[in-house]
Amino acid sequence: MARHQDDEKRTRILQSAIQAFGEKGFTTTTMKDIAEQADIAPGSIYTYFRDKEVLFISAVDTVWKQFHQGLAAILKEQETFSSQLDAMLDYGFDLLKELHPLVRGMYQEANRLNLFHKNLVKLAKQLSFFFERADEDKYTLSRFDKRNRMYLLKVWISGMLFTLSSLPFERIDGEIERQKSVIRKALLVHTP
Amino acid sequence: MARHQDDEKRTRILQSAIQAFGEKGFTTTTMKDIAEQADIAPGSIYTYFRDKEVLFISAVDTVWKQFHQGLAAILKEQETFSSQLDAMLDYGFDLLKELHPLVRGMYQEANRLNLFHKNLVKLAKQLSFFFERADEDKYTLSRFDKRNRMYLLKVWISGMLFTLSSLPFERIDGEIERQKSVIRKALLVHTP
Amino acid sequence: MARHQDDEKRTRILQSAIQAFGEKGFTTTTMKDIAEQADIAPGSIYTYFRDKEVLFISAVDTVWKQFHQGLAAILKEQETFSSQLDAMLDYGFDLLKELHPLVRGMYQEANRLNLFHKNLVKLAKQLSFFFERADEDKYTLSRFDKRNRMYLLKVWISGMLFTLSSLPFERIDGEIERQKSVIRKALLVHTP
Amino acid sequence: MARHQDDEKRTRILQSAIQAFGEKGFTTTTMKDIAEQADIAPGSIYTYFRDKEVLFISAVDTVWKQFHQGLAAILKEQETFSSQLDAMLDYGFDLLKELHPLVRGMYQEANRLNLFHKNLVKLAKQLSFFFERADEDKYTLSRFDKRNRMYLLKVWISGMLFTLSSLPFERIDGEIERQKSVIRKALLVHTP
DNA sequence: GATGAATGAGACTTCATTCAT
DNA sequence: AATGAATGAAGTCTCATTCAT
Repeated sequence: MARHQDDEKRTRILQSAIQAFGEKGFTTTTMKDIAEQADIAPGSIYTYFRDKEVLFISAVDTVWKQFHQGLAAILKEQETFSSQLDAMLDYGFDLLKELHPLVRGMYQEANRLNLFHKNLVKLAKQLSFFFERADEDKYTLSRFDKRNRMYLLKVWISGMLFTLSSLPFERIDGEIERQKSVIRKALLVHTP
Repeated sequence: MARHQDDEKRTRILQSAIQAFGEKGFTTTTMKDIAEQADIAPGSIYTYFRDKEVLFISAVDTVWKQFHQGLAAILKEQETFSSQLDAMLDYGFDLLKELHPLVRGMYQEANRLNLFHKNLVKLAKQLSFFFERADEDKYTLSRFDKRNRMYLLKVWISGMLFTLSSLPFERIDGEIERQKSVIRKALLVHTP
Repeated sequence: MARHQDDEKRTRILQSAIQAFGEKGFTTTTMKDIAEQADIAPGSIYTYFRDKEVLFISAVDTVWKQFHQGLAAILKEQETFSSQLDAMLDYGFDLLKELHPLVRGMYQEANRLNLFHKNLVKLAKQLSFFFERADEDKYTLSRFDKRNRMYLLKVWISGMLFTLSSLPFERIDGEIERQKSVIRKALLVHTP
Repeated sequence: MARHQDDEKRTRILQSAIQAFGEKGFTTTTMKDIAEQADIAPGSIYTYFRDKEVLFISAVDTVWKQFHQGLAAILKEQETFSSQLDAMLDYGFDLLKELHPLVRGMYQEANRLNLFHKNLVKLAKQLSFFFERADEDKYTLSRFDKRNRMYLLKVWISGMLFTLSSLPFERIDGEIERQKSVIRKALLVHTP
């Protein structure tokens, strides 16, 4: 079934917003920026989103939804625990690269922080549950009890996100490779 | 003689700035906010700081300087490695609690991100060097080579910072206790 | 379709600017003054002119362009040298009366002075060329060589401009008549 | 009799004001500029001059007074008409070079314009009277009747002042020489 | 008298939002 | 529905003047 033309325009605005908010943060991004990027008139944005705040929240939600869907798909598609882990790692970082700038936008005003935290907890829970199934002799994370594992994951994910955010553009790829390697070799696999 | 520039007043402005930038970020904080908080006229801020940008950087520098000095003092005062570690952990989190909001201010505009990254790397280096001296059978972090240890530290510190930042005020204390405990029991000490 | 940029409105802003800058100079004139005069919101000016500087330059250009066009028209319409001279004198002073205040605006800051000088030279050149054609026994100005004639014209034009500028409003008309008469009877026509 | 120390300081402020107003105009010059130039505290200026306006007017008056005194001295010192004329021309342009920038300051606000006009008329009168005595076959200016001569002088003086003002600094000397020469050779001396 | 920090009104400019077209 | 000009509140910063020292 083909989408409405309206839906297509809404999506275009949303994508522009994700990009712009990501690059310049909430306050610094102007509605005109987003409109130009979406090749639309500034006033038209208001047909689809009540105001800047709502647009921002929609952008963030879109990104997280995308992410959670991606993870779910991986769990379905891959069969063994280890191949799921690999796929999740690859997928996670791919998305990270694209989206980490958006996270910055969440840090501008206190009332948007819980938007981040809520989703962070949700993600940590999923991953924690994921590791619960694994062989605890093999994976470091599996050796912790639920609660501590949640904390480790929350902190670690935040850490990756913000380490990337604070890096100049040209060093992000290198950093991602390094992080993947550290995670795979040193953190995940428990070598006695 | 006329009134002299007042160190106490400078400090008051700086403290107000640290608090305001922390709570509301760089762009959202207005000079008027800071002036009111410091109980002076808006124009007076400019006697002590050239512009908003300089004030912000001064605030960030102040905070980091404070932090590095604190760490240095601990290394001098404490004698054994283990007591140094304990003291650093306590001190680090105490400060974290006070200062994490400011870090948010660094995330508003791309050109201020390196301010954060620079200091993050500096801190990670210090800590990495610290763990190099330790008995590698006892401390997890000592078991990694330099490079990987740096990465772990960078990510971990960022992670703690931003996990705290994203928490509502009343849950910060609890979170800190939990993190301390996780670090002490599970991450630092290597239990084979 | 939305409202289009409105040439009539642009002109209104420009006219207000010409008047205001003329009366109070560049620095003293505020954008609010101009907006009120043009009966629009202050912010609207920026739809048509990037900033105050650009608006000022546009105002000056407008005035000079008008003047040069007027002169060109006279040269086409009038046939004999003497009728051209008469028409130019009348036209020049009519415009002078309207526009001299603006010139004052050019004197406020050093970096805008060349705006005046450039146009002054252009005008002197045109007039110098004009007198070159004339019978040198009849017109004083025709008796000088090119270079000196240029100087005389430059100084004379400046002089008229600023003599008018320094006069209270109600004495301008009288002064103009007097100047016309002096020029016609005593300066232009060479009576041996 | 030695001057008061206060008088010395007043003079220093006045000189700084003349220079600063001349270079940057009335509005753009700040009291701090003048204070620094005079090596004095901003607040101290107010001991000697009620406000910026009064200081400006005092500066202008000082300059004109200086000028009129200079002319008077020349008339006393020189004996023949022709040597007086020469000396006045030299002296006038020397002063012009130093002071023309100040005139710009007079053009910023309408209420300061008459300051200029008043002094201009006074000067023109003096010069007109001067030429009255001369041999009308020899000097162009002497051939006009009083009224017209006044006008010529007013316009011409303004013209020189503002032509100089509109020139970039490095071209002023050349322009002065040229003007002197034009005046001497072509305007003053009447060559039938 | 001198000093210069403090004041606060006011300038330019930006931008989310509205609304005539 | 779409457009983009219009609005005007609000932000940063400057500076003449005051006044505590």
